[in-house]
Amino acid sequence: MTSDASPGVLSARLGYLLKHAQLRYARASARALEPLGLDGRDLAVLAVLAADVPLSQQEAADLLGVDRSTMVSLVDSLEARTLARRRRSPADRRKNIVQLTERGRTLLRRAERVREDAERRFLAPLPAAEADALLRALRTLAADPEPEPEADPGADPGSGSGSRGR
Amino acid sequence: MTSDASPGVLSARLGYLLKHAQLRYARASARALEPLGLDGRDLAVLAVLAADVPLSQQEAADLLGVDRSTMVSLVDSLEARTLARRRRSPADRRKNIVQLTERGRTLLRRAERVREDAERRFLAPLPAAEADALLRALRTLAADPEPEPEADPGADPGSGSGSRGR
DNA sequence: TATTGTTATACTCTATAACTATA
DNA sequence: TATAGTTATAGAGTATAACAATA
Repeated sequence: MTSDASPGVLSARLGYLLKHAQLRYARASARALEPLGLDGRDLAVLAVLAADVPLSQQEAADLLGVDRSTMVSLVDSLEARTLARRRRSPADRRKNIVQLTERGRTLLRRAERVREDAERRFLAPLPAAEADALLRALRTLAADPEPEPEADPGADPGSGSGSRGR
Repeated sequence: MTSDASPGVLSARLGYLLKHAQLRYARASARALEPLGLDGRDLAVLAVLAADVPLSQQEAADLLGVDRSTMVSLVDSLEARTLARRRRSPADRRKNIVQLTERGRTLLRRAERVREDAERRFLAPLPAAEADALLRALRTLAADPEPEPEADPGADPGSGSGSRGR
């Protein structure tokens, strides 16, 4: 599991730092969620499914960034614990609408508190300003590359209007 | 491969942000290193092996945070490309000393420049101060939990001595 | 007995391909 | 024909266990 190793030449590398920060947080949050019988992945699925609009498996999979075949086992697992259930969409009978059960919603609320706590503890060693900057930076870096104005062939031949997307 | 998905509820979660920042960087650096026939892992191994002291496989494995059985294939792979070679340690014939070849050292130098460039490009969207803060924060978070002043022995008989690596 | 390198094996995670039912 | 869910399967990546050589 790539447990924490001595830094040395590696500690200066962005790849190493990101990977190990991620691994350390994954372990910490897994430990925190364990008493609830959840892992970080489960929690992300629950959170996505808690959206006000009911989602199909495919839609949830897209939001989570996983394949629809992977989604099957994620939902299987939640359903086995009666945290969510499938129902055939009446509008389009190919689709499974996945909804949280009352139990799922309750557990989600508890788990979110646990997660927030785990995040706080994980970031505790950082000065407040640094923690803020970290989160801001990660939001930028985790997001897609900005579409980049993209000069239209034929149109807008000169200076880009600079309208930022999204 | 958990390709970039829509943010939504997930974009506020530290776990999501760390994971996706890491994934995006891993892809970017892999792309940059590809023309050299290396991936990020190869490069980390080369960098570790380039240390002034010659390392055994076990020692390199410890530095990289991988199992010694995993190290076998990493070295196999470098050796197949004549970037490194094994030699039996005369001092302890159980050990394989792994050394970079001239070719390995040359490639490492080139690859390090490529990696630095990739890091720079990856961090480019961040304001300089934010990039600095990010690196500082990651160094703190990627490292082991701070030994913590450690009160006297004789006290604290119960609470877990965390799982120590091996 | 303990350690190093090696091999074989297993486990986790996830994607791809093919199948079924719907559209 | 195309899409959603499902299943079977395969590929990374990595760890554990057992074994031989050496200490």
